[in-house]
Amino acid sequence: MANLKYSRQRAAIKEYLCHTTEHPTADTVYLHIRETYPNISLGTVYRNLNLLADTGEAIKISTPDGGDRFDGRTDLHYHVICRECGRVFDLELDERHIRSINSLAGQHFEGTVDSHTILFYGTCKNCLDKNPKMR
Amino acid sequence: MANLKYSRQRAAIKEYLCHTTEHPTADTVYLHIRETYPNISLGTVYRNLNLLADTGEAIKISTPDGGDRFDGRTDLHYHVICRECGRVFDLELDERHIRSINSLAGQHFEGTVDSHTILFYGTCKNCLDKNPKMR
DNA sequence: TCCTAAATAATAATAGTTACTAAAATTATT
DNA sequence: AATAATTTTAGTAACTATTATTATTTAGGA
Repeated sequence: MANLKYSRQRAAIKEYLCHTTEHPTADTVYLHIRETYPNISLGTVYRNLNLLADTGEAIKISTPDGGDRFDGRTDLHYHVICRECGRVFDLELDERHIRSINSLAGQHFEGTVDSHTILFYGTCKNCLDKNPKMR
Repeated sequence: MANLKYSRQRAAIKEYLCHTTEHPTADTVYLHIRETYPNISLGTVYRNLNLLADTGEAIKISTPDGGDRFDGRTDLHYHVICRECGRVFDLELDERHIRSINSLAGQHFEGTVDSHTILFYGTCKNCLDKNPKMR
């Protein structure tokens, strides 16, 4: 897991992930990076996104529909997916709650539970404003 | 969403889902049903699994790796995926907790949160027994 | 500068899933 | 029970997301 060599493509991908909150898919990352490196290939994007996820510099979010999404924010937090627009938002709960969810789960499982992911579903502020009857 | 016509294939799929706790993938369902209906097609399995999920007679579980899994248990509950063997287990928390997770999330999100899915990660009893050093 | 390992672009291959279509099965109508 | 209308099916092709392959390029150390 060590022999990592610098690459401008990977640096650009990480840079992008750290400065966006839109939780892009690999394809979205590809389209964006291509503006700076017009002949980067999609495979390179996938490889580097997975590399960043492996080294803990990014998080891979599996959503039920569409491809996986990536997040440059690596502290423990959750995600809300808006049923209207499909966008993914960050949501933070304090660590006390996160830990209590794990231990609660452990009490109901004959085995060990060490982590979890939550995907919340709802409607984002933007969509509520456009569509007030949803409130 | 109404004009549903009976089919033995769909009935067999539902029957199978309701009597297994292994959270099979579409392919696993296919292999199983094929023992009774040797020329059922994979497309039929997918179509019916999605149909059952749409009508609320089954649940589709997205896992980060491998295909989606299906669950004939439709009451509110969660899942634990064993990092060792990859199997998916049911885990129930009482409704009080489930609701409190939603409302807690709602307080930290500028919008509404109405539901969520949790995927827990851990090690199942079976794998712990085989590999006691993991405890 | 030269060497070696790693990274790249381009492309092929794969996995999981959906779409299409003619034939078969189910349900409603006579 | 026969017929008609509509859904479902099997078989297959197509599609989307992702990973693997490979020859070439690049990074970084000797």
